[in-house]
Amino acid sequence: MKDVAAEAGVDTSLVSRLLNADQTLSVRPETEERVMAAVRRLAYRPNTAARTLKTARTMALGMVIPDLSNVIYAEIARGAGDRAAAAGYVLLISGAAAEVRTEILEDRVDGLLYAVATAQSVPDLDVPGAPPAILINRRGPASSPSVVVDDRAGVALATRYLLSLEHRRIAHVAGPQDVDTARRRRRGYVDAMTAAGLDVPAELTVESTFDEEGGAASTAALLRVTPRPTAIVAANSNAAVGAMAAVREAGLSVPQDVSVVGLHDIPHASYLNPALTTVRMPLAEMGGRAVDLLLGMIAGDPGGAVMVTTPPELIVRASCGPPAGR
Amino acid sequence: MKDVAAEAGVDTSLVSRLLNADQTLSVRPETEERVMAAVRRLAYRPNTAARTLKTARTMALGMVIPDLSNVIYAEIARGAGDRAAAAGYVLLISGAAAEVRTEILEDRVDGLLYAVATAQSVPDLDVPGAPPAILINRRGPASSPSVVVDDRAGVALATRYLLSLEHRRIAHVAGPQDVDTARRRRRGYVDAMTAAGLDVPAELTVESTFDEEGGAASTAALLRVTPRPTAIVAANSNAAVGAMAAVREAGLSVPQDVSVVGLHDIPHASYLNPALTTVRMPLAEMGGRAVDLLLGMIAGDPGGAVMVTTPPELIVRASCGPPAGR
DNA sequence: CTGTTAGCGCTTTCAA
DNA sequence: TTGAAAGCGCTAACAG
Repeated sequence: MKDVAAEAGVDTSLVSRLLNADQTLSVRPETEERVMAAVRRLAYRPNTAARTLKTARTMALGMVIPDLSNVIYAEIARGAGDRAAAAGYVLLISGAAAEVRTEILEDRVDGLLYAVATAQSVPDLDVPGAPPAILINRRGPASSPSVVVDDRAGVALATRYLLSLEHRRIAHVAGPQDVDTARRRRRGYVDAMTAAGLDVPAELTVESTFDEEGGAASTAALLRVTPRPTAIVAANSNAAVGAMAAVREAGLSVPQDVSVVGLHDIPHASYLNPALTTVRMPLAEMGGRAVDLLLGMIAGDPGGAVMVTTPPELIVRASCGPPAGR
Repeated sequence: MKDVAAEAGVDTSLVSRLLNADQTLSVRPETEERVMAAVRRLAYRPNTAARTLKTARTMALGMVIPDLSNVIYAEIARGAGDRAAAAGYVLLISGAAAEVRTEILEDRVDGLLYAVATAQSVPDLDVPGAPPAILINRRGPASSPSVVVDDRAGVALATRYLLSLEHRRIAHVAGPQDVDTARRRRRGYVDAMTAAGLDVPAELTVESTFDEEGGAASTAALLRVTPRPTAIVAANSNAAVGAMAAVREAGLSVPQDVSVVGLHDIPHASYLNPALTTVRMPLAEMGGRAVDLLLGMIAGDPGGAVMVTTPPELIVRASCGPPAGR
């Protein structure tokens, strides 16, 4: 910047105010032109570290995604990244779970988004000295800041669809019940069943992890129940993929013997065999809203627990049909 | 740091050298103890921006992944992140393709990893003033720094497996041929075919994108060729998923009518119907090697074009069988 | 064994 | 309309 100032024959402070579009400044147009020309000629780019040191703002937001291989985070990150960019921030993603790395991240961002879906320990938000942080797709203790989608409505929608197909023995491959997201999904299942006047026998809900392996294992267990369930609502689509595999493994077929629905419309869904019926959730929007909330907190707002209520959307494909014998 | 120094009754420079484990320093144990106690009591954490400003090193590495929804990048990033952490660096991932954001990233890292698999324009490496950068899973012009795996060997392995099953009319769903990775994969197919003394008719290779949709479209075209191919080697596993869908769409089945192999052992592979036979590539290792190379360049090394030669591994599942009529 | 000092590149208040 | 000056928090060369 010193070079630019010298080249333009002005003081560095003028260059700085020009570059930051300082409103309270009035410059002679020719001076401004001279400075801008120097900036271009020298290909000047401000030093982020110096700016950060001076202003105490990094203009970056961090997002922690322990499970980068789960594609739904790609969509959440896309929504978050776009919103951050619109506000002049960069979104920096860290794939690490390790608390150490999170601490290192903290020093480089003005705020933190935690996308931790599994039962992993919830990070301590509101650590003194650390930047504001919020949970994405998960709620924390009390009213700690968070943004979630309406999981309950999503799973209820899936379940109602199965009910409309005349299924009555509908099972639920539930997510880990120590995670609120999984609990809300389960509640959506129970809601829809009871609203239809049906019992919700305990043996038709099996808790599992959020992955294919968990979905397969719980489904295998479910298929041993008598009378056998005719349909399965999986807590997410990876588990649904596992569920379909388990149905085949048992010598049965989807959807003739067992129908399967998954939550989250993953890219593979329409290419599976059979194509997986899913419920699409507003994931990108959740990412965007999370950034809004975080930006508000950086500005001094208290935060809060947000739910994105954009209605889930049923994507009907081939993995569901009427129950056998109908 | 000033507070810590005051609390311990020493100078800040001593605190700094203690915290950075300065070897040339000898301290009285009791003094060190006093400083460390102060650090703990005040929960002191150094200011990254100030340190960066002073040392001109961020101790961060950036990784640009335009397509975060492609799970293979999760594995590459894991390998890169672990290696970076071992060297005392944080890996910061950006999901953005936009050049603007890349520029912003440049200011925050000591080096950049570009994981751009598709035909998107190759970023300018070696921009004056910008930190060193290398390409991952892709080669650039001339001998610009890059790290790739042995795609040619991977696809050749897949093709040889099909040959060992007695297939002769083996088709290739190729990736975009303006991407070197896709070209090398294609060469692997041609290698294996010619090594077996077979012709490689042009109509049995169809160029497509690296996703499910592309795989499905090219396979549909391939199935219209007469005589129809009995097996397909897909340039990656997402395309293979699309290929299997297209085979079914044509009223045929995998592997009875058409066998399918995919490159990259994605998590879904073993849960597909049928389970997808794949070739596992050393992706995490590629990420790690990329970090090694980049770290070397940061230290002043010239860089170079690296290929990870760890042998690809065939994962046999259910999507391949002998050709019909055998 | 420990302290002094200068300065990294920028922003911002105040003065001219 | 522009410049001077202080200082953000740290490191490193040098002095004591």
